[in-house]
Amino acid sequence: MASRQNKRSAGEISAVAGALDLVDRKILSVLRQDGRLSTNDLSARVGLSPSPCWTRVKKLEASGAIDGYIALINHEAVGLPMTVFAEVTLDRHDDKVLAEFSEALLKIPEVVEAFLVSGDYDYLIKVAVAGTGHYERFLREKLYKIKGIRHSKTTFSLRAIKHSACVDPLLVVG
Amino acid sequence: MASRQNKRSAGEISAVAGALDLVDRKILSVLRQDGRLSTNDLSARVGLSPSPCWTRVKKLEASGAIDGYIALINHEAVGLPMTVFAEVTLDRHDDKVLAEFSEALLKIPEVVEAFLVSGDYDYLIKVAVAGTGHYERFLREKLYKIKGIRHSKTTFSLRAIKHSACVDPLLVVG
DNA sequence: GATGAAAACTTTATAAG
DNA sequence: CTTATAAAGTTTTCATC
Repeated sequence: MASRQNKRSAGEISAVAGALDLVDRKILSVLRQDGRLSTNDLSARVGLSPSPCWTRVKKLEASGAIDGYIALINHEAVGLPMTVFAEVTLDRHDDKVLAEFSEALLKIPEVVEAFLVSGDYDYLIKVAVAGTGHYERFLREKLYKIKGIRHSKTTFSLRAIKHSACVDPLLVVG
Repeated sequence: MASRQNKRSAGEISAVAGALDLVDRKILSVLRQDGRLSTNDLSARVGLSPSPCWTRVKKLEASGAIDGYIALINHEAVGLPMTVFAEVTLDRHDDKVLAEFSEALLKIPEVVEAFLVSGDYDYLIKVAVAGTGHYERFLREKLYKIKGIRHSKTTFSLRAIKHSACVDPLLVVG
């Protein structure tokens, strides 16, 4: 196997099945904003005919560059207009504690996003709630029911300035 | 008009066009995970026949409970696998400064989310980058090019535990 | 609400330039 | 890549129970 030369070298950053060209990125950029465009409309927007456009979309789905299609739900409409960030610090940091804490977060519906982070605290959690009363109950009845929390600090969002689900794939880093 | 009794009282939390029943919430909950289900498949999942199911979806779209449909883009596939949070504090906090800062953030593609918050800092910003080098350039060439920043603090995400775009509408708050 | 039907459009696949 | 074709499925509207 020593003589085999692959197209991609060991350290190269690459997605599941090869790099994306500009047309792929345009397709992703458009679908990122409207996931229900028909092949015809999409192809017109990216400057390609429908047939190869469709093939590319299927490839992007298969390679995992498109992770899925979702409906965006208005949080006010479902009665959860408030966004709160909780910085959580755990007592201990071994694998078992982290795994159990992570699993517990997955089961709490108020928790919309959760990140294990490096810094002054361990987890940054984004929470959707109806109001301060609901958040207080969330802390008492759900978050602090999980064992292992040393402390938490809350930051309330006053206003969402920008709220995209994903980055625009037209951003290419030199 | 004093004698008119509306169904909704003044302080009641309510969405654009009336409350959602359980079937509506089920529809939203399913579409939140698969925004491209056909009316037939969706209606089977929520226990309704296709025709009224379709009517409900259109109503949810028109009322704004469904804010749109999008494709989820894999950040690794587009070369931006790293998520970073920046806590930004501004020099001053008058309306003009906040408005200009907010507008500037909207134009930076690395900024995926941005919230004006109450607490130790003013803005919590979620950033998608290729790596630490890219983040450093983002800070120097983009974030700190915006006037009015007193300081910023960075928190690196080590791992995304939960990553939903929206809350599950089946969560109903008592 | 359920069922059924019809027109327009979309998806998917395939063939030829 | 483009254009073109065609079957199967989906959306949308509308009528009836």
